[in-house]
Amino acid sequence: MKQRVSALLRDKFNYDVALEKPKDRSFGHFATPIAFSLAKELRKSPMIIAQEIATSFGEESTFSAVESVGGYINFRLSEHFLDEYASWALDHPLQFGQNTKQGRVLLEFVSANPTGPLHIGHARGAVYGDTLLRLGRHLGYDITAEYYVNDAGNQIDLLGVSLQLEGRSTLLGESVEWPEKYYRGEYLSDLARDVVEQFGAEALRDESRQKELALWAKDKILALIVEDLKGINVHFNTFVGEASLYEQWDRVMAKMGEGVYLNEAKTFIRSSDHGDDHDRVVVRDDGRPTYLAGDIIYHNQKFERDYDHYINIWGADHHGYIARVKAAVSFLGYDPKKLEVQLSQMVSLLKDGEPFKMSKRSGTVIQMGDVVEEIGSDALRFMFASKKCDTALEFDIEELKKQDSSNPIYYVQYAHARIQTLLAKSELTHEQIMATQLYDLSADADGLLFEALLLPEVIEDAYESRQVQKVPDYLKALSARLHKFYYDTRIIGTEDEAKLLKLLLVVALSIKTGLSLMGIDAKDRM
RNA sequence: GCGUUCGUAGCUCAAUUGGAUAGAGUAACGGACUUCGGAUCCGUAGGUUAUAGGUUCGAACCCUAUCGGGCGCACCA
Repeated sequence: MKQRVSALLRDKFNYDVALEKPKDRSFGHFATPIAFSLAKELRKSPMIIAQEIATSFGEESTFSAVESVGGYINFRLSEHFLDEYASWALDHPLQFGQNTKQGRVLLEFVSANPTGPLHIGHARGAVYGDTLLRLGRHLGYDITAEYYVNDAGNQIDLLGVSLQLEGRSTLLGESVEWPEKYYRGEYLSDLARDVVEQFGAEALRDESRQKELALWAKDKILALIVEDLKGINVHFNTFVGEASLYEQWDRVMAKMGEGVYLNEAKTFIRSSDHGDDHDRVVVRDDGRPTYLAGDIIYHNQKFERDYDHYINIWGADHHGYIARVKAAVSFLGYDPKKLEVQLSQMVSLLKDGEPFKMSKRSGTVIQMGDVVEEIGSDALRFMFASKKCDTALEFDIEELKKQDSSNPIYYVQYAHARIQTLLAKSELTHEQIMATQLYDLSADADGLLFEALLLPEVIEDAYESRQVQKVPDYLKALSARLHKFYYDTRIIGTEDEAKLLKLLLVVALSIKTGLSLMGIDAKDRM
């Protein structure tokens, strides 16, 4: 909708005109402050310029009015334009909000270590990433969702040790000596039980089998993670394992050329050339690669697959890491600007004002699966997607369980369900409803229609600015308008019934589309 | 200490990315037709946008300083 208006203005003025929505809808549908920026150039007051521009619009089918107010130029769309657009959307519900964006994008997110189930912090990244994915795809981008599996290094060794100790301690009743760092949790005793079943109890005591058990457990845990993600409608296209990358190490090292150097038998990367505090070790003096080494090969592999853009969603605790990975990308001969890192901040969970702990055994870890079980995927997704991901988030789990307006997902779902109820109640057929035109609407109805038709702009804005919270914000605002309209306006049995139902169909379409882009199904009944 | 990021109503968050009178929800209080779902709606109250300067037609947003919180500052991932 906005695209058509700005294209029209571009034709008229020969350059892009900034279109905004006016603070007060009574001013019109769109507004532009362009007269302010022209004022200096033309050496005239913004008011006069705006006046001149406004009167230069003659008869025009898109606008019913173009007026200048206080230096702003306000545009009012014609009924004809709005009805035609609404009818098109209702006839092509799946295309509503789609766009013709192009480009192959590699989106890496979650990438949690396969050493335990997902915790609530991972959920935020997962929801954010998946929402971005759905928005981008709807706009036309060709996006691959990828999960990087850290299946190498210390943590895998630690997993093997933890698994054996856990089994010997809880299953075999042995008293064991726990190391300083180890993993714990119910999932480990479950896995230990499987070990006994599949390999026999001896496998728990045989230290030489630690690695084998760790790799076996890693796959089982990854499967758990995939299940968890499925529970919140998050799906990945590709999984890339860290361990599988190291065979490319020599080749990638050579490609880095001057970017790496040897010192005291260790290999460093010159990341300080690219804004890092100091150079980083990539291979230790005993020959073992560091974590960064894996990431260097991984990013080389990403760029060799040749996407137009790369987005990584990382936890905020990794922000110090951005400089070195970008440095590596530069040394590898690629444009680091193509690599975009979005950070998702930490999440802390409260229950009745107290830190919420899921299990005595797992200490402070709050598992995502448990939260989903408690509040449901829809509420979790809506909640997490609602928050800008660069601010720290704290929320109370009891708040989410409430099924009233304090939980915004019900507010939005209720709006959709209300519309469905009305449609079911009406005796008009779909054809009869579609045959009417959205003319002579009241100010409230016009406002509701316009708001509902705004979804495509919201989707584009949310994706391009990487601020997915704009979608739930929009859905809440649209739902509020709907509820108010419903309260104020009698629909069934009036002479405007068909027209108003057509309007509500547009609203329902926007809500349903918006929710589906958040991985949530709209409900017809609650 | 250095880097980075944030600071908006009591609380959780917005604010079209520099635009019109800084808005929602929640908590508090008051109200809503024998009518389409009261899981809703309306009203009251709540603000020196952390502080002080600066940039310009115009600042919550940009610049500088200060104060306060988060996160980093590994040859851990």
